[in-house]
Amino acid sequence: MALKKLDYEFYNQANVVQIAKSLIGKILVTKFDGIETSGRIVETEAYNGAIDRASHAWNSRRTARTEIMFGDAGMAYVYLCYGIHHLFNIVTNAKDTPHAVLIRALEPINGIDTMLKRTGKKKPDRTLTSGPGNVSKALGIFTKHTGANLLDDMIFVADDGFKVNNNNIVATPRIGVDYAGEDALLPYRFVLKGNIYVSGKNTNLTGFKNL
DNA sequence: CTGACGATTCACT
DNA sequence: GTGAATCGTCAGC
Repeated sequence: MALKKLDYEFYNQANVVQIAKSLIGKILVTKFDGIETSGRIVETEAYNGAIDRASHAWNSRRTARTEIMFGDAGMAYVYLCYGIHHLFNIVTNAKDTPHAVLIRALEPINGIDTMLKRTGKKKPDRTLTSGPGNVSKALGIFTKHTGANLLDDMIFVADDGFKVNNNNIVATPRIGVDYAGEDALLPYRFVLKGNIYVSGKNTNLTGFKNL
């Protein structure tokens, strides 16, 4: 089945948690200067806007950096974390509703040579696109890409017909958001069960299967 | 203007 | 398991 780019309607859905889950199994593609890199999304996290303490837009805090999250659906929100890592998010839902989905891990598909070059790795292993910092590095995404429209051809997400069984998507609490109090416990992280590119220790995720 | 800190990663003990 | 790297952002003065 040919690649079918996800459309505005997909990103404009009201339930960001459902979107984060739906993105598991889709393909993230970047095409810069004619060079394409892509991978299947195997880990995401939802950030539920103004009511989510873990979100940069919590309490409707609008700053120059987070302004893009308050924009329309289907835009990229890329920011620098720890002064080193560029983290790639997809803005969802209508204008003024600052929902976003963080892409945390991919299984590489196309352009692996380019990914190796960008990351300085010698051969592909699970760390190539495991973890949000590594995903951006491998796909060549930087903070300057904030505001990129995912309906264009530079950065986009597509469906290649790959089917993920609902039972193979595991929900867990999000990573690295301890500052968010009880919101840190929400099951807003989704992973493709058993996939080696999922970040973290990749062990025993089954404890959260009933969430 | 200043200082504290982070939706992380990696090397090292 | 622990700690360093590294800098844009933001609250506070």
